[in-house]
Amino acid sequence: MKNKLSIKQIADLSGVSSATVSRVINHNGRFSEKTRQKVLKVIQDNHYQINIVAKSLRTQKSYTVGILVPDITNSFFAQLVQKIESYLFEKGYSSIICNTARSAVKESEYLKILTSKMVDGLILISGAKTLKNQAISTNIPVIYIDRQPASSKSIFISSDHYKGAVLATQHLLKEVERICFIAQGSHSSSAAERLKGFEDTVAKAVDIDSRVLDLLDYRQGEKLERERITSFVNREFAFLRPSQRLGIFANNDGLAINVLAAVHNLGLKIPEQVAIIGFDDSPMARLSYPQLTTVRQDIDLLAATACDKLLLVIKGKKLANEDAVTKLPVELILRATA
Amino acid sequence: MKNKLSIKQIADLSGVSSATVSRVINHNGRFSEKTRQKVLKVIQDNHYQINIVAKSLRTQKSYTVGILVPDITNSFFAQLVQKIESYLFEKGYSSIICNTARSAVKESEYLKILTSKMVDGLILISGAKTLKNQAISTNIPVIYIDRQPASSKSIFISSDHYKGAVLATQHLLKEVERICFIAQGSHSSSAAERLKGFEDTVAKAVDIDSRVLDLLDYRQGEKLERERITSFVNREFAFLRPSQRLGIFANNDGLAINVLAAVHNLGLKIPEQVAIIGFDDSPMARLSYPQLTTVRQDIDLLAATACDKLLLVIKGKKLANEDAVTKLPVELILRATA
DNA sequence: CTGAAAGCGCTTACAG
DNA sequence: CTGAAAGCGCTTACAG
Repeated sequence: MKNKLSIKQIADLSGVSSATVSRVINHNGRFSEKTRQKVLKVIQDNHYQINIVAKSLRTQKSYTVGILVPDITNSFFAQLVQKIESYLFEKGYSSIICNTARSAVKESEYLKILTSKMVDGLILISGAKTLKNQAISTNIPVIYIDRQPASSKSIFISSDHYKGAVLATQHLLKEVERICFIAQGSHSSSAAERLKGFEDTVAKAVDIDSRVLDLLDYRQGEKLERERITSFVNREFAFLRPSQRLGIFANNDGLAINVLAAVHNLGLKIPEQVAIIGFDDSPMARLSYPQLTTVRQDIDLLAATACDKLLLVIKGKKLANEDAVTKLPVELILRATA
Repeated sequence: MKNKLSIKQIADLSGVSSATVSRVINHNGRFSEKTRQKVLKVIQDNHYQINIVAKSLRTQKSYTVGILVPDITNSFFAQLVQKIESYLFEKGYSSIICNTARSAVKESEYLKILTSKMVDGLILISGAKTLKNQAISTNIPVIYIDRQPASSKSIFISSDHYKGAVLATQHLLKEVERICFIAQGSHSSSAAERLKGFEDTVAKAVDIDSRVLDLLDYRQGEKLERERITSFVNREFAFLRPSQRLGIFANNDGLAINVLAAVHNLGLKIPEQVAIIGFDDSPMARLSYPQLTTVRQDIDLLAATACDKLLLVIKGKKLANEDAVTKLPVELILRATA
């Protein structure tokens, strides 16, 4: 309808200077109650909206943070990003969510744009192990989630993936005679931790054979992936005698569901012949049949912790060294597949 | 590392004015090849990055678009938004993705912030039927996806939900003796279209009973929802004689998977006793067991069409009337559940 | 308590 | 081909 008014026009309409209008808007400095009322009325009447771009330029703060995420389509990331965004929004910040598609090039392009837009902070989720800090050489506060930062004094947050893997593996070991870990490329620090938790736990067990399948390339075609999983499970199962069970720990729920389907197709019984545990407790874990046993990450806590720390650093607080690394507790959710 | 340089400093370093630097950066106006080289070199050497905030303020363009989405956690929306974002990024625009959580309040708050940030355009996805245009009264270009806009001259894009529902229903009618539609609140225009497609098709059939279950409230607790679905299916199935089949058309794949689980729990056979069709062809449709028959939306096309039109309008093109409404083709994907 | 003025970092007529 | 100057819409010492 009407075009946007500037603070100057509000000032004229109110019969004061724009300095005064700015002061009442920002509750900053002194002004009489009378002027305040007057100005506020004019603002209301005209639906005045401050221009954040101008404000940002002047104050050198954008009230915006950038979030880099590998794949918003993955339900764990989607939930995490959604929580972060809504949490930040409550605190008066808006988020620019950038989908890097796991491409280093896109990542650094985004980083450039983001700094160009004067973001006040950055949240980097997962992705390649280390990143050329060149792009974020300017001293923007950064929080790393599930991604090992180059510098040890960066702030790093993640679930305790190692512990989660240990829990899952221990549970399987109680029930099966042979055990496998399935991953799809252990590029991320979280995947590496989970693998380590699996291996360490298996190493302590006696009388059990184990095997790791790494699907490597992230996307090598769904059908091919499914076939590889199926033949892998088939081969592994063949090692067992009748009445023995195979245990499979999948690096995430998506993979676990894939395994589920493969096992169904092989005509094997879950969990009587093959026991399966996933990771993340994503929504589909509850929707699969049978329902998936999995390791739950506390996404709310993860998001809140990341935002709180970021906001602190943005506000100029120096974090103590012991706050640089946070490992959040995980929980094994027992359902029907193991 | 080094602090950000301004165009003025680049100018000083190059021995020219900032006006000239601006010109070479923007390939705008005339300058000698020699100055160009010189300036470019200084820019390279110092990793100069333009300040987009300042540029936006000056040019009154932010190279940013706002995307409003009800729930990024829903895989259809996630995929759609991801495509839009990446498409727009290629064209030099960044996106601010806002999760409204289906709240009208949050929606209008976001709209305010977005206009405050001088977004060049808006993409509104699904959500409440009409929205108080008050928030977007300033003449920002808007594209509506799956949401009936208040004004008929607004630009509206969606899949042909009606057609999709007709295809699914017709397919079911060939196989079953009783048919149901399950939705969860038909607030969105797309849900309404699908329901209409179902009803119209059933009305044309003879000798078939039909029933609609609306789960109403979006989130009434997972367990309760599952129970309602289970008892509904159980009741409906009881109407049939042995060897007769029940057909269920679910408003989206998530619901369909829920139905799948309910049917499993009832010990009924899919598709021999109960046939199921979903909508969206989301990733989980392929991961369920048995794999889900569903109606596929062309997300790529949806995203590309939306972005193309938005960009046209941003560039000031007037769209012809016949371009105001676009219905994209859908496809019935036959898999194992129907 | 309030205003005039400078300045954030750009772009763009205007003049030469 | 290039520069000086104005201005985008704010905020904030500085002065009164």
